[in-house]
Amino acid sequence: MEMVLQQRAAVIGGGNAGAGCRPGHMTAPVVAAAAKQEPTEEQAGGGAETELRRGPWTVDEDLTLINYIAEHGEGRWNALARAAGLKRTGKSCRLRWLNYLRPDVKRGDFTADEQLLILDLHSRWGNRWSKIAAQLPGRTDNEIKNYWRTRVQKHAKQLNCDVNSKRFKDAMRFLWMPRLAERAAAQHNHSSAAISGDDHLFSSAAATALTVPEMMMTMVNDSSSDDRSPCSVVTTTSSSSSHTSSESTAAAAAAPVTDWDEMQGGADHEYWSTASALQQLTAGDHHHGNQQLFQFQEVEDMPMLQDLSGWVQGFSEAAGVSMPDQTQQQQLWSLDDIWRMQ
DNA sequence: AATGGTGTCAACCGCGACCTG
DNA sequence: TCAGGTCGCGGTTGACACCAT
Repeated sequence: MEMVLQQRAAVIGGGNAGAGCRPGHMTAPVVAAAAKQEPTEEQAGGGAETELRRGPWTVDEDLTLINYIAEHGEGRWNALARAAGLKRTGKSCRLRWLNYLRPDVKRGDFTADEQLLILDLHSRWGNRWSKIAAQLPGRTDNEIKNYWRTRVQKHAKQLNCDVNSKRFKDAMRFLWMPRLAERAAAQHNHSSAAISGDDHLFSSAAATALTVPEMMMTMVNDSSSDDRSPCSVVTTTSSSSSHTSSESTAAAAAAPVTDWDEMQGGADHEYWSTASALQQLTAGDHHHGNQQLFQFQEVEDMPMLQDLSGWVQGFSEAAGVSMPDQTQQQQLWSLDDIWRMQ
């Protein structure tokens, strides 16, 4: 652990002196206007420090925090901030560490598996982001919360319905989640090819989320990159995933799903195929339903997906929504509804 | 090329829970 | 038991990137 942190500190310090997190983001670090801020309990406890920094973290601050934690460990954030000489609140240090600098933080798009898990767990627990994040190794509550707000709620808005409404939950259960399950299966099939190939960092990062240290170590070997700050790595990785043009077919197949958007763009026979499988599931024919959903995949490699029927049922029960019969289900979403989502 | 709208995500804030003396 | 300090969570904000016009 300590070695990893020291490695990372070396990467940050050596590769990016003075460079910004995002371009322009850290070039003029914000110094807290003390007059504007009411002193918090942490500030009050800080004694002589009347000038606390706010806003984006600089590389120097990151290095200081990383080095300090490598030496002394984490926790006691207010004391840590003072002892490390950081003009930050303990709260800010904690957030920076947990959401960004921690060695096991994954970056990159959510895989279909992860998206499925988020949808499922949210249906059970609601906005318990930290609890949900605990089930997704390497993902932070902040990241999951952002995903939910930007992706999921956007679609609810497009449908003119509340994200907690039955209409939207049904859409998730019968359309989005099964499709994600299919995508997850496809990713499992193709990811090994994508990972083992010589694909550029960005495409492989898209197929499999990388930790910050992993990306940083890759970037340090990538002479074409000018900006090697951890922030820029992350930003570039996530935003570039949709712009790559030379990936192998396998990598393309394993690329992060844009979930709903992509689902809507599919041919209508895909929808009816999924719907048919779900009808079998909901009618009790779990075996054939699963077979149809995963007819081309090796489901035994995906414990989470081995019994989609039970899982969908669980989702339904947790959401407090009864499973419709076949007729109701057919009526649930007409094709007009599907295309109107676009 | 310029501009405005939208999406994304790091960071901040307030508050309640927990801890400690 | 209580009060002050600290932590962690969920909601919100703001700045930048990207895209369409």
